Amino acid sequence: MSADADTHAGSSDTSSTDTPAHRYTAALAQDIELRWQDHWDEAGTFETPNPAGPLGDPDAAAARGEKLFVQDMFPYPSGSGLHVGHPLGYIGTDVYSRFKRMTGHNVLYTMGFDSFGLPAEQYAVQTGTHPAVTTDANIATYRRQLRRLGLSHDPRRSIATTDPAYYRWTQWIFSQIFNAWFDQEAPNDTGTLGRARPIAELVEQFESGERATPGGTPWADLPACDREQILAGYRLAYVSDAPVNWCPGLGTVVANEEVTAEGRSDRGNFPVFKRNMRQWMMRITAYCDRLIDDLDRLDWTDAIKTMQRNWIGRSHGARVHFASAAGDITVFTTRPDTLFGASFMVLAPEHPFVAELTTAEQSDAVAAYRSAAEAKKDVDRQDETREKTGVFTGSFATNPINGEQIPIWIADYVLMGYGTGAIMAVPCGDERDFEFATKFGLPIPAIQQPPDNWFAARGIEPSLDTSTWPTAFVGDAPYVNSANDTLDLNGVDNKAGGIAATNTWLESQGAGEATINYKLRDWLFSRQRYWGEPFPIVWDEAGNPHTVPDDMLPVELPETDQFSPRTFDPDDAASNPESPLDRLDDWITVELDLGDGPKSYRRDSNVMPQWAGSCWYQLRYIDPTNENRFVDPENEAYWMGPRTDIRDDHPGGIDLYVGGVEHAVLHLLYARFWQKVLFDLGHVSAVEPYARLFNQGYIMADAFTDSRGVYVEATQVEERDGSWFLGDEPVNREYGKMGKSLKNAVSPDEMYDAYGADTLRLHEMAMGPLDASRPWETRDVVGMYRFLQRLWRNLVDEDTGECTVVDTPADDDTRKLLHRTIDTVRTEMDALRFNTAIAKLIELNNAVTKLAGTPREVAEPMVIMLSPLVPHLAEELWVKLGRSDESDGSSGTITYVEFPVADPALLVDDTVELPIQINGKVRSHVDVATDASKGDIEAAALANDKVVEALAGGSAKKVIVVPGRMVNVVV
RNA sequence: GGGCGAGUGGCGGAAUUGGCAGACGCGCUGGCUUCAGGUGCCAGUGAGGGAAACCUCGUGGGGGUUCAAGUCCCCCCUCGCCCACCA
Repeated sequence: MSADADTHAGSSDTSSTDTPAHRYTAALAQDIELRWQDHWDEAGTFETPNPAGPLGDPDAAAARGEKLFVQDMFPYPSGSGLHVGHPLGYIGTDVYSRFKRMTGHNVLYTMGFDSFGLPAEQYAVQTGTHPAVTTDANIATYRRQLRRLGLSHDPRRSIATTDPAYYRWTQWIFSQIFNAWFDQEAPNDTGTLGRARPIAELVEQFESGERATPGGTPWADLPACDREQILAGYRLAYVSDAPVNWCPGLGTVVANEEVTAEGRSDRGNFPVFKRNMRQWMMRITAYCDRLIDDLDRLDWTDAIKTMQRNWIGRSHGARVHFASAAGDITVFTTRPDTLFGASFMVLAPEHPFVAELTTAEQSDAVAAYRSAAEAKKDVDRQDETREKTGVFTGSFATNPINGEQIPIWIADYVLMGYGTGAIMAVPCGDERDFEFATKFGLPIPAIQQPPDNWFAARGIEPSLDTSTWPTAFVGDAPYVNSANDTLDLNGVDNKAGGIAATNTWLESQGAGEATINYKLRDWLFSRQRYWGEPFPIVWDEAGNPHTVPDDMLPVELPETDQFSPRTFDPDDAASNPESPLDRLDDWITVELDLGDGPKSYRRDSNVMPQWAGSCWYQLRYIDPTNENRFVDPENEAYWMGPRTDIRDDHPGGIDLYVGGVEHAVLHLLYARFWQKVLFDLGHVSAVEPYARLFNQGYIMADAFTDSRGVYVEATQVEERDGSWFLGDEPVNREYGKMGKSLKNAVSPDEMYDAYGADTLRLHEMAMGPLDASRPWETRDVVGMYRFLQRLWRNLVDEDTGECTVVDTPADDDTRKLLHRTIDTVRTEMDALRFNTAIAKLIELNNAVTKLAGTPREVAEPMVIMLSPLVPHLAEELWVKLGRSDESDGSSGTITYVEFPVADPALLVDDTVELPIQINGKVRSHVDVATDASKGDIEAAALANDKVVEALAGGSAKKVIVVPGRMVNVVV
């Protein structure tokens, strides 16, 4: 304790104008941080013991406590490095992991890299640098920047999806999926029907005759290619002709999800065209029901669950068959009860029946319309502001419910990719159909009696003459004109009843059946690129696929400098995709013995999409060095197994998964699908990968555009008189997610130089709730810097660097404040509410600042509580407090020191100050005993001067007393 | 158009089950330290009125329920995200 300080406040050294030698400055912070980061690495501080295997130490794992698996969505290592927006979630998971280590948990926390992907490939195409070189350099940059933040990852467990030792197992999982089928009849873990089984079990069923082959021919009599064709109809990974989005500018095919609203590629912004191509598909649609139903078992926000449900898009309805000259036209409808009102049909222009249905006199019009539709992008066809267009085919279909002949039209607002590519039009009850019928003069039979107020609201007389209606009637109302000889809906006024009755009738007549439709399509799983996982598939001369034997994995990407896909003029719609691997003759042809002697095969030249590696990385974190299996079962069960102590139907999975909401549907759905397949095949114990999901917000920042609308470097923009300028040129201010594209990124390196990593960490956690997006203001960072300086000054003499903590006990008020702080901080950290935890710690420190000396009794728990947030500074202070060398299990680090526990006796005061309200407004306060009775509180309130004055001698109408909260006197 | 979410000081944000609106931080104002600037420290800071004690208003707008509403209900406005002719 320095002699010149009466209080900590205002005790700065007056003998020098220079900064004191031991002030907590950015330079000192940097010194402390780099030193501790080296120490942690050397000591293996954050290495997490497994229960078994190469990283196994069962005793150590047990000693750490209950398991906890925390994971970030891993980054794509881009060439531009990190900005301060990237690590928001990482800091959050690090603080949480560190907190949990101190409260008796064995925490698995590490980081990997999603390193396959288009940017490295495009960069390679531009510069000639191999993607592997770029990727390794970028990963090295990311590792350095993340390490500088002090994240407590287990460095032994880091993975990169581009590492052959990793993608060997991505390929193995693909083989598992390829060699599996979905048995609709087999019970799954929830007792409903439908689960994956090895394809060999299907073959057995065919061989034994338990299951008939589709054509009825005995399995043994079928040639190999026919067998394979049959199996392809069952496999969970299969090749199929699929309409794909061909992007000549990228020289590759992109997924629907990667096409922007403008019909251009997500990356590169090139035009995208429709093409039919043989592609690998994943039968994710087999899992639609389980993917929806199991959402109920997950601790995810309702917003994300709703988005997944909407994406899968399960709707109950019926398939209805309409007889036509070309055969039965099948439609899907959610409203079979409106079938009596179906007065025409509309097919997608691409529908296979169109050619046969088109009559001679309509053929020119239909041909013209079809070619016009073909040239249109899906996005244009879906523009709802566009006027309806369509052409009559000249043919009619039979409405099965009343035998009427209804005209068949084609129109581009019906899409081949959804449902059956054909709809029945019920113009009186559907706005789009009403519009179409009105425009083309088609009949609009009324089948419901709208209520009088519906007509009144539209200023027309009630009538069933639909020509007087301005719009369709969409709602519940009694049916009219809805009866045939065997079905009568007239007078029924509820939709559910109408649907049920109609479905029963349809099934009895063989005219249709109740069914469930999904919006989700099978997952297009191949890309014509170089920088991705090769498929572990070879093709024989007859054109049958075979998996490469597991012991020959990985199928490594061939070394080549021909990694460019062949690109074309971005607008060249006639060009065709060509995979880079196709050109490598030495690699593409291979001689193998697959059990029937050496034969020549052709390798599959596709690569997997970037999603593949991220579908299962959590499993590899568990057992990253295992060369015999993708993950050891004992370790998997330990880290991922169901937690029935949390809920009875807990699906297993990691305990906390943190990432951005942009992955709400794609990544999260694909990863859930793979997990379920692996579960069904008996490879893992968890049926879901991520038991709890938390979506962190984004860091936003101002961005600026010049007169051409091009983003300019935000750091160079100046504000003058409320306007913004780049040099002398005025620019427009916008606002958006921090990043390279908006040119508004702030590098963490700048923050390290100005304040240090601990200040940056603390600031990002203090800015607001972790799940909210918030704007970045560099000038705000100084607040947390000052806080850490005050904290340091409260414990350390700025001139000598000596610890100034006193061993005298804390006074009662300080002790109570300490324990209330402990109580709150524990609760808030557990709930990931770091911003409020930090506020409480600042209050405690501010109170300590006013004391004549900081009692050790307060200093030690305060440092421990801060250590998850500012780990380097806390380690340093722990040493200064003389605690780090003790042989009490802390072993030279604060990391595993027990988090303070509040003394419940200190959380309650003897007296409490209650607000006194008069007519609901606070007018005074009164001190009462904490355990005072309602009567005592009321008496105390009524004796209060303000209340006496307000009552003016009269009596209160009513007195409401909420013990411990407030008193309200109604006058 | 549909779905989900959000509107609180100059700014970021606090506020158990309805119970003292604005914790904590930034910024700003004044002061101390300093030759000065910066750093650091102390005090003040929702708006309006008042010398003060205090008073009035105040959580996007308008209604409502209640002793009591940022919080619950109804209508409207604005913004963000996702999906969009989904049959």
